[in-house]
Amino acid sequence: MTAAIGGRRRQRSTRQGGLVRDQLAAADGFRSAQSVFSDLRARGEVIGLSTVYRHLQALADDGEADTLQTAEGEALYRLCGQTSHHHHHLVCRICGRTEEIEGRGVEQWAAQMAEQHGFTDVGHTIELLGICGACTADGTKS
Amino acid sequence: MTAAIGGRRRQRSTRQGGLVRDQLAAADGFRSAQSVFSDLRARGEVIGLSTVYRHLQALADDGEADTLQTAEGEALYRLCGQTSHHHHHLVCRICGRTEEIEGRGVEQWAAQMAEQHGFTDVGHTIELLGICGACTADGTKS
DNA sequence: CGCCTCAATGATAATGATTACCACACTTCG
DNA sequence: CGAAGTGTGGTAATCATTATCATTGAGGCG
Repeated sequence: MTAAIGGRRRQRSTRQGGLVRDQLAAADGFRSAQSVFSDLRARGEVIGLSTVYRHLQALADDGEADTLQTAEGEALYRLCGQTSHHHHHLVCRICGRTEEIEGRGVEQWAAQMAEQHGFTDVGHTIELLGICGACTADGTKS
Repeated sequence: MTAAIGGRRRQRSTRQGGLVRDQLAAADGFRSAQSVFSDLRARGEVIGLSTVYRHLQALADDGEADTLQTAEGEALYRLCGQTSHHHHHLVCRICGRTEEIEGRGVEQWAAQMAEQHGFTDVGHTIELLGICGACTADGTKS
């Protein structure tokens, strides 16, 4: 397998693929598939919902995008592959602003817990949801 | 803490409510609403899907049950209220066995990260998914 | 340059979990 | 006993996501 040759992609590069990627790149925070789709359509682009889902998943599979799920079960995507190292997110639950944070300590804690309980092959889901400074200021008066 | 006058609940206690609670109590790990429902039905109990969802959510609201979501967007519930302090879970992705773990360090880390980025009112979602000792042994030969 | 092959696309139907609705049963109280 | 109201549960509706499948466009080859 000539697998990991540079940026070689196994699939053809298409206009739609670029659109989805661009749309993600343009956003600061996480975007839902549905919102990416409707935004693209709103901009007059011609693209199908299926295609958006397809590319979003492809990006996630390639590790170029991170995903997380809202409490309502909606999947959110974000381009993060640039920083190739493992990291987590601190997301504003109001404006959606997302900060990337490191979790050295957490990784260790997770590994330790796993070992302590005899678990192997342990992965973790860690997301922090809060309200960012700007939004806190806004909401103060309410 | 005789506060709430024993087990006083604001709603009537019904047979179905007990069934759902029992079914959850009987399980070691997290259960999906659908599975609780079909198990109950399989045992010959007469109960509606709506009712199962209702009670599951009620338990979650009362803080008597914890919830988490699978990657496929399915909600899972587990009775955990007994241990009233905040904790996290280490779940076996094969057999579903669940260990409750403490996260002193993690809580601190989360709070610290939040402060560092000017976020307030920060909550976190932390779940560890792995393979427990028993299942590791089973899968060794594969 | 035109053709051929096949991945990519996209409209639509299907799926699956969850919720909304609503008529009916059972409790409780007067 | 009857009124009033909560809880129930079947069914339809919702919503995100996935599968289906005929059509389109990309690229390589002759």
